[in-house]
Amino acid sequence: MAKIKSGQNVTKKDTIVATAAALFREKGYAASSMRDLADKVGVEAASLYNHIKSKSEILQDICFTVANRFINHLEKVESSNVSAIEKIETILRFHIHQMIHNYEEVYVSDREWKHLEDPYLSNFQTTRRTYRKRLASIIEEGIKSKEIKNIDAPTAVLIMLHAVAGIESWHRSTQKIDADELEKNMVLIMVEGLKK
Amino acid sequence: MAKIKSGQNVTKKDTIVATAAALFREKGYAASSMRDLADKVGVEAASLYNHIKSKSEILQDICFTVANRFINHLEKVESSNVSAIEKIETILRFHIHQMIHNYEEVYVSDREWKHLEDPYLSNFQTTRRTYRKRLASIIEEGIKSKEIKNIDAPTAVLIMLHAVAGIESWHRSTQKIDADELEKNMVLIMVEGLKK
DNA sequence: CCTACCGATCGGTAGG
DNA sequence: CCTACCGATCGGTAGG
Repeated sequence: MAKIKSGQNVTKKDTIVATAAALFREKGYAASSMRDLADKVGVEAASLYNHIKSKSEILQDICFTVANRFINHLEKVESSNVSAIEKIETILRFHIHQMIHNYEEVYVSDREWKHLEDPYLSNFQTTRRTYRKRLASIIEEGIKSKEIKNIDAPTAVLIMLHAVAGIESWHRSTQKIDADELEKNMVLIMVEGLKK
Repeated sequence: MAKIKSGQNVTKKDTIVATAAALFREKGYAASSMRDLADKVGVEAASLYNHIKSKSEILQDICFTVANRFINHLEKVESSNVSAIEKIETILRFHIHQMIHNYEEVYVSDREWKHLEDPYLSNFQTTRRTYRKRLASIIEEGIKSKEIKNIDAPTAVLIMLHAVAGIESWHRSTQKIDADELEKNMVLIMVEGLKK
């Protein structure tokens, strides 16, 4: 289960959102009913509405919490004084860690955001597009400095982000390798694939 | 739109399934209603049932058509007399082609199979697992013959398959590069990332 | 292929 | 946090 607002009490709303993340990951947002969720939380469906406004508010909460976490990290990396390939590796490792340790939320944010309603939907899409462009800029930087092979940067971003999403399959695998091993292998394949 | 049963007449059922694939890709299976589908096909909802048995039958049709196509291709590759890395490259290119040219069906098969009902669900899961194991075996083969670096084969498969799924983002991108360019870049990053 | 309609389930509210 | 309940929509059927 993901950690929630460290240093603060865990509210009932936090419990509901965390439970919903697991449910949405398993069944998808649209196929998850508020009665399913209430069952897992251990209350009647109507009682959920004392803590949340609507089903869609839960999805908003999950998607934007995750998105903000990635943006904050990106900003730190961008302002650090290391080479482009090191920046990419740091970001890749962060994505891997997030996918391993905050699996449910990250997965839902990645796969279920389509069910957001406007204005949240367009807001999220813009944020997402901007994030990818900033990753592509780092790769462009690496191409200019001859660290990275001469590839189409947006394509490289796309491959990188989706490769990480593959950890989904790892997560539910019965005979999975160690998390550190997984990370090592991913970095090896992806970073070596980019390097000149 | 995907090609349908070449050399045979396109039936109304084929039209319904192809339309459904586009709808399910866009909104997800659970959030797509039979009334949505009927609208797109141009008939009343009740009329759909003269051609299909149920909503879930459509999903079964999509998922197993796609799965069988990949398995048939894999069997040809397995029995060919080329090196392991060439086998992997051929399979990778096939996945890229399928994702580019049969986008809707392949995407739906990949993302919406969870909504299949048993026994189709477990059947599909088994097929999927077997397919991945056979890909991993080819990679193992390449590691033994020193063509491929010493990585965890299942992890490599997972990265490869999910990287291809990234073509989804490419598909709806406004400023997309040429399909041949995309393929070239993907092969460059992935195959180089695997090679020793 | 349509009109008419079914029982089930959905997200959510009222009132206590 | 519960009981009771709402209107809307769902997948699907009967009958022509």
